[in-house]
Amino acid sequence: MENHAVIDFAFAHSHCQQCSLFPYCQPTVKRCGETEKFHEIKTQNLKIERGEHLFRENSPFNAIYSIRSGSFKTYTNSEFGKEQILGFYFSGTLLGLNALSTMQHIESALALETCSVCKISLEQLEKLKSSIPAVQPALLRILSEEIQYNHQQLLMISKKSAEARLAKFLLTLSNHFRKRGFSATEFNLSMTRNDIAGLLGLAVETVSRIFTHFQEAGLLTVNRRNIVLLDIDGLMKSSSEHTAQPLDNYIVQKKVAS
Amino acid sequence: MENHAVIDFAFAHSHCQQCSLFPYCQPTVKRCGETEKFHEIKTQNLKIERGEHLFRENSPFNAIYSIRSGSFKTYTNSEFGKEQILGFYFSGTLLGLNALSTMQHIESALALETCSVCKISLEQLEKLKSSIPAVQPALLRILSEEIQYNHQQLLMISKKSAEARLAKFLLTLSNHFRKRGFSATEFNLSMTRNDIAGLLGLAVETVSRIFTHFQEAGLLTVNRRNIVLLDIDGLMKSSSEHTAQPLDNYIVQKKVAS
DNA sequence: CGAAGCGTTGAGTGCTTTCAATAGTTGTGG
DNA sequence: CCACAACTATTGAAAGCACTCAACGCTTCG
Repeated sequence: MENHAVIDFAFAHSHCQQCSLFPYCQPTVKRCGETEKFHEIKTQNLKIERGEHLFRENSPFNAIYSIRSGSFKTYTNSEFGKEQILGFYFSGTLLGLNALSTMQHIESALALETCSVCKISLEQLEKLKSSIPAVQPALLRILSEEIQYNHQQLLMISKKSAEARLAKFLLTLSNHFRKRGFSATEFNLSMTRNDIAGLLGLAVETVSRIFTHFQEAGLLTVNRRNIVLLDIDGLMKSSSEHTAQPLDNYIVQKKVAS
Repeated sequence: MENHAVIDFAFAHSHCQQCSLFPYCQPTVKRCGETEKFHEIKTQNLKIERGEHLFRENSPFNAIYSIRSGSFKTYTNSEFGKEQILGFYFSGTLLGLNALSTMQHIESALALETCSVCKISLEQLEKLKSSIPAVQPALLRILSEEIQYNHQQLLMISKKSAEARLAKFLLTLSNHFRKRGFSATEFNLSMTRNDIAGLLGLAVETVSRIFTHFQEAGLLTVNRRNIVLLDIDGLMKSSSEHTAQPLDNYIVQKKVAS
């Protein structure tokens, strides 16, 4: 899964190797010997400071962005005063792609820390698609993965207890860091308690309280943004607890298709 | 928006006119004079009885389905015993498309009543894509719309009160029916209270109670599956009520991009 | 050093859930 | 065709989880 880093793709921009489009377009580029086409794609390297927006909800769709370093939160502001965090994103992730349907962004993206992003304008994306056939399916794939992620979020928020949600959140983060070669047990959060609460559909105080519960239970150590996971198994157990609700209805198949 | 029904597309399969792919592929087909290619696409008409599955979570991705009549619910079964309803779908909707990423279905689709669906196998879809260029962007568009829908669901479940959720649900249904030429104020639900509860992240009893609340408040009349909306404005007002939570943090932009 | 934002903790409330009981509805088999 | 079983829907009472309100340290930054 991380083997791109090992192989030397001399033809590619060095920073491309962590782009989420790279694993899809790279083999095709190589096979077709069209490496020169790859270099025709002009991307723009941007530095985004903490608190800055990469794009905002309802703004026109000009480009997609691949995160090279740092982290973002995406959110929507529905009816006045409400902010739903949709997700936190780290390096290698593509942001803004889901604006394809309306050609307007359906979410806002805000930097949680100083970030470096690769901006791929719409026209460059078009060029990329036409020169590299594998890109289009990759886009479909990425969108489809996002849907899957949303389903999981939905399920978590509507069926799991507050403790289970936070436990799950921490484990997901832990996995992220582990996959990227960082410590899976000790890390610093780039988001506030408020953001976490917004993602998990909880109140800030609840998040805070559960952190201390977990600490008292010996599952982790928490000091502001610094987290040390002490008992991964315990967290996994906690994350699978739910607020009950049997619901074994309907699953029986009644007839065979005609 | 409904003008396809007026124009006579003699070249198209008659039932195609309500397919969600039709508005995208049809103009291109016509412009290119490639109507004969359209007929090369072999689709299969299926009848699905109530309680039958169109496909199940984790089953291999063989085809997508366009609903011609009837209604479906989609759901996932995460950890044992849990069922999260993802949505209810009516005629004109495309089901199964989001299996594209994993080539396995990420949700189950179950008929709520006797349904007629148009099955488009994967290979036929490929043929369609290659002969009609507008289809591929249409697929992206549909996926992107589903993401937007999921965001709304997420926001609703994590931020709105139980009453607001049910009100919103009824209004959405009402809109659906209105757009399809049915009564926007009187209709029969094809789903159970359990299903509604599953969609909205509530307990069955809560759904039932709120129905009677609404009836007592004069907003609607309810008798089992039969619903008559009496006060749309009242419902809209109810649907925008939330459980509070100000959250005006973070929105300030701190610097300008470098 | 003061202001503003972030995080924690406590007390009390309440919305929603759970448990439980009852009826209406549907479908199947004797 | 009736009766029983299974499912669906409603209603009541009680409990609990998470929220709101409020106050207070801690940290950051101008």
